[in-house]
Amino acid sequence: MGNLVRTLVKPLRPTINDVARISGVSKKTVSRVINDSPLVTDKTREKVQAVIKDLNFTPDPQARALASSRSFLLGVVYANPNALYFDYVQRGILDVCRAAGYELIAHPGEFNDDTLVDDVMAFVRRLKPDGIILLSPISQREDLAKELEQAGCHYIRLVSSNIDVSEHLVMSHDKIGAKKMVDHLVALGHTDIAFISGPNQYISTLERKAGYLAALEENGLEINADFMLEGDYTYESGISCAQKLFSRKNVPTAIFASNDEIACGVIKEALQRGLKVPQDVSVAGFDDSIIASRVFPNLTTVHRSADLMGKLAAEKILASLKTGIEAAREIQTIIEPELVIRESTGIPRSKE
Amino acid sequence: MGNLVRTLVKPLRPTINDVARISGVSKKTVSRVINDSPLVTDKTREKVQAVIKDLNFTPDPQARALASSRSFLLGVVYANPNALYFDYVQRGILDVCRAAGYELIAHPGEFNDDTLVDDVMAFVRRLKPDGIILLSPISQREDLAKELEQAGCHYIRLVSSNIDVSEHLVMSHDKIGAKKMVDHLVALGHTDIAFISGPNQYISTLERKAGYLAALEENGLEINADFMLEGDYTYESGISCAQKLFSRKNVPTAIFASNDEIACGVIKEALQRGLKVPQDVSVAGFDDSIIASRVFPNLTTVHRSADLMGKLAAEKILASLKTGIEAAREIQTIIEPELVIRESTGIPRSKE
DNA sequence: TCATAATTTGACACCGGTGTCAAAGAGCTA
DNA sequence: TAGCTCTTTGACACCGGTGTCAAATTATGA
Repeated sequence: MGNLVRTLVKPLRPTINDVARISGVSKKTVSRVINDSPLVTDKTREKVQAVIKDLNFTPDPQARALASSRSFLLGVVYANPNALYFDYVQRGILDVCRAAGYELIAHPGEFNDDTLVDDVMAFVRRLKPDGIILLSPISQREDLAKELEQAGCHYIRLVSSNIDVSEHLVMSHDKIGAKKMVDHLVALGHTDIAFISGPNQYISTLERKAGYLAALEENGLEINADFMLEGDYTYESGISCAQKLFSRKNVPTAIFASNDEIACGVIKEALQRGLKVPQDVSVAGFDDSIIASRVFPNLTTVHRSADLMGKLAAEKILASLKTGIEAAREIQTIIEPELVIRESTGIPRSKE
Repeated sequence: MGNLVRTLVKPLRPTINDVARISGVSKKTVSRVINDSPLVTDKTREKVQAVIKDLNFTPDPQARALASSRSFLLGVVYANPNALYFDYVQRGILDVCRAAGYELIAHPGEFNDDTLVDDVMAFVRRLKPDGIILLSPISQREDLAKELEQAGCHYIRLVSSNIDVSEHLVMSHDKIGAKKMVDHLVALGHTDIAFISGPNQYISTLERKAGYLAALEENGLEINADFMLEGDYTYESGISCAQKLFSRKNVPTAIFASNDEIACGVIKEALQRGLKVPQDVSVAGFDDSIIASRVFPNLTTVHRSADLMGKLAAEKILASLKTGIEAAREIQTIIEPELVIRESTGIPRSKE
């Protein structure tokens, strides 16, 4: 009776049996056609494909998942301080997924959570995704990567440093990005450049700081410990760090914040004190999140193409599934961030 | 051989057969326990549950999907102008999903696309989600809703107006939200209040405009056609509309933008012209997106709890699946937006 | 106490595909 | 054309659950 109702409501979709019957071959042959097996003659293939097209048949992913070891599902594990990053990455992944007949399942987690590994592994065991994409900062967790490796689950880590082999990595070269920004500030004439970092537990923080230090050194500028503060990637931390910097005798002429949120806090505090940006102080961010082009003045920042990272990650997984790990290795692994110069950085007063 | 490898790599998870064998009952009885069937004695249930716990058994969603008509999947269809909205809604849905053992699958689409309906229906036929949540503005599409209804797929529409029965609706009462904002501006002493709307094809636009007009009328203020402009929910449209408003002889003392993006554009243009916000002109937004608390000055806006909407939508679907449509009807349908007063609105010059 | 009804359980087919392996067909040689 | 190999195809069991319906058990009533 449940069956009757269903039949009335949804026009039942064709199954592999229908295709087999109508085209006069066996289920198995149809299955071979669906899966692009070379073990079918062109004649048979064409005949079957015509019927498939005619019936508008699509194989049931759940049934395939049950019968084979593939699930046609990709998992994304994220724990995001920054919602937009996740969204961009997701779009990049989806573009690739959908074209290949894969679906994406989002799984949120907490970076500092002890149960993260168990939680993700339970998710993997339940859904059996064909691959898992780990977003930053969760991608840093070595324990999780190791566990996924052992479970035979192909994973990709989106991260800012070279922490894994290329078939498991899509890396945004944050160090270079940070260096570009400092070079830009130096080129404008700044010598007193402060840096507000994120929490030291994040690899991205370390890389950006390394880029800052490398640029200072390369440009022959002194490193001033008073100019290096630790924020936590929030707007509020930007405000409080800016308060410290502005209340000292020796005020920097440029402040490089390690993300846009912090930079917004710095701008807010500067304007609050009647300082003009960039005339009195230049402010730069990192991420090129949407707020960068919405604040006043528009923020000079570093752009990382998050959707491209998602796209590459999905491509790596699909390539390794289809062709093998070697194919995954050959797909681009490193993204170089780019400078986006807007209004918040300029020539310091002393040089005008 | 494939099997051998798999066995070596992943410790194979327990199946319902294992549970049955060990607890000395049939598969079917285990199935009943899993599904909370009342047709099991307490004694049997306890015995089986002990084994389930012991083996750490979880039923395979794909197998269940194949055998039954449920898939334990929830679909979300979005086409988002505003990435954050999607993210918030998604979080709300996920909270509910995960607790109930459901997974969420995100499906992006285009609002104005002719192929939207076919595309979504193909998705539904392929994945057989137990429910579909349509985010605004896709939720407006009557053709899609009708098709889903006919396919027997339970859907929920997240939207700003009362366009469907309560088991299919989670509504943010944007009209009331807009009215609250205008009331606030009037209370501050403003009488010349401009309104920048979104595109007229969106229901949200119509509702917000209706709230604006209702508030003017209720407060005995005249409606000035010059003060009503059409934007398109983008930052750029905020700038261009503001340019028009500021270059007229009769400049409004307050500008109510129908989303935060537009409001940011207005602020940008005001500051550009040397106007102070809110001293020279008050600016208000709608959405309370993240940029509202990042711009300078912080934006007074209307907050809609997108994550709550997602949560309610998921709860409605699960309720109707588990208990029936009546249960879904009883879950809260309407969300009333709230005013968030920050720095961008104030007393007009004339009243100081 | 036994017949009967109500409750609980299980045997078995089935969901829609895939893996295995044997059978059928095609191509080649002698 | 028989005999052989290589290619293509299909029969059948199986993946891990659920639906159906009959069998077994327990409760009820006369």
